Amino acid sequence: MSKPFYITTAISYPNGPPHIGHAYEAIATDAIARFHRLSGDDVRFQTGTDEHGLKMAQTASAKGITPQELADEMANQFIVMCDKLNISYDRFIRTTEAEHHIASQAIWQAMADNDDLYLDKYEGWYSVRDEAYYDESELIEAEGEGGAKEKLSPQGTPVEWTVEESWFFRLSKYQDALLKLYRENPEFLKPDSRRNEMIKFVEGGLKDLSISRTSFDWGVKVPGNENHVMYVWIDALTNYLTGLGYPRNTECYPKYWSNDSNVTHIIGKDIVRFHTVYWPAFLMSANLPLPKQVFGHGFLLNRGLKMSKSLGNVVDPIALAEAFGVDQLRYFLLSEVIFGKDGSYSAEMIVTKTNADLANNFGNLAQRSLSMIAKNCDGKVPEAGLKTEAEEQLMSDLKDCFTNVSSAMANGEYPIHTAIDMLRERLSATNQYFADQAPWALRKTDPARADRVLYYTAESIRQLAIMLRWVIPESCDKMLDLLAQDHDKRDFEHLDHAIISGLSLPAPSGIFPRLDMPQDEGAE
RNA sequence: CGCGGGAUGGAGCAGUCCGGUAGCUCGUCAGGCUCAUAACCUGAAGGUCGUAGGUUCAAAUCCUACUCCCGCAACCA
Repeated sequence: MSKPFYITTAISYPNGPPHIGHAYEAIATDAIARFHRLSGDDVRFQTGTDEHGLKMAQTASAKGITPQELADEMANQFIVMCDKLNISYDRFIRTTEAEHHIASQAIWQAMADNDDLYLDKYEGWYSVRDEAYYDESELIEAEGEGGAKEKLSPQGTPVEWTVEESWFFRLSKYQDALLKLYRENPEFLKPDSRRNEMIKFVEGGLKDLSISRTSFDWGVKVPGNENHVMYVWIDALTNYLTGLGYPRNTECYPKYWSNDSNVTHIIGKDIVRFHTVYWPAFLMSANLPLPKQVFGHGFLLNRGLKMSKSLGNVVDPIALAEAFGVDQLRYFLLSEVIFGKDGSYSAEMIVTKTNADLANNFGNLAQRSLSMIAKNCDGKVPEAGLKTEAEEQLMSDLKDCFTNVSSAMANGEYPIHTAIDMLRERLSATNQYFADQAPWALRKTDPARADRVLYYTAESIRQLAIMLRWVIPESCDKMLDLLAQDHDKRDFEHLDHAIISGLSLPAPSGIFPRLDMPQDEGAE
């Protein structure tokens, strides 16, 4: 009985190359997707790029290329990043796909059929950079070039007085329904701090939303009114449906987008409003099921500082992965950053953390035990023998660990960092067991007992490798290769199927090299 | 009264919702082991948990006031 589980990242706005924030979101979402797959769920994982909107058009024109050329070039970089980081997406969606235009027009039509769209005029102070209109009272005065006064948005971006004919969505109609949604489904928006913010926002009153533009044409055409393109968020949010084949697919779409499916959006904290106010309102209007959960993660800070070009601390995630290793980067981000909160990173932190936990704790444990098996047991998994209290404890602690990790990951908060901590603790405990038992000494006095210690150490490593596979898939697979485990025996269901005595193992080799501290600070 | 996040041993952080011996990693010091990737194991030093009050048998945790820092000025996740 496998449950449908549909998980998505936000689609990235590709008017520049991917940065560490994109990588973080992709990695975190991937880890959750893999966790569900290992648990036996029927997982569908989607990521992609959001290629419409004025900023894309402007960036392209500044570069002297067409928006489509810019989108093609950038989308490719995002795909390269995902592949490099071992992101196990089933679908990489691009909003310029023809299919996506059809889907966006379908949801538009569904909202129109429900009498939620109307044509009106919109005028006001518009900030191109924020893609938002501002009320006169929100604007701030600033000294422009040569001392002239100019108006700026609350974010300090330039605004211009703009009048356009626009389609509107009756967002105000959904205020009560949204509040009811938050109240009755606390799981819908996590973490709780974001939920509280949104409740406050919605309680403050919702205005109808302007959802089309006539000032540019880089977007999805409004059905029946082709001089309008859809507001980029209408089109962007719909990607989650398009990727499943909405509206025409009769298998994939109904299976993953239904009230029985666990639909989860992982997004950055800055776009929580779009996903938890606009999106459910659009879906209600179109009479479609709502996602089960939207999770707003935090941002990554470079040594506690925001990334910025002027500080010169913008980091290319691919360069980081190449410098330290893909799994090292994944492990660091997932274990160090508390999911949902902001986190901090630096090259030293990555090196320190991964050396301690991966090279010294995990890697060395495998190396020291497997090399003893290679040298003393003819490269075959030794006999288990009868468990003493020490082995009973070791095995039952591992079992408890899995129970705890599973229930933690099932509670809707995704305490990834806590889950990894529990696993790290087991790695330490296994090193401790190995040192306490000292099989190298037992070898001379009680060979059968030495075999037993090696057996249970190998078995512990097998289970830990399976339990860590969603975090560091490539390394754990190498580890399981060293234990001669079949590829179809690497999911959580096989935790109970202990390694078989007599199994021939390949020659052990290091999996987590120790990393050196970076010398060149500027290169991080 | 704009919104939000934060202040815990030398460093970086958990713990705060649901009060009850302050925990983790790194670093430092001492010892052990020699199977292993200068790794692993053991022990120690080091914190009156931003300040001041309050509630309580008991407060890092709850309440009140205050101080300081940091985002919300985008590469935007």
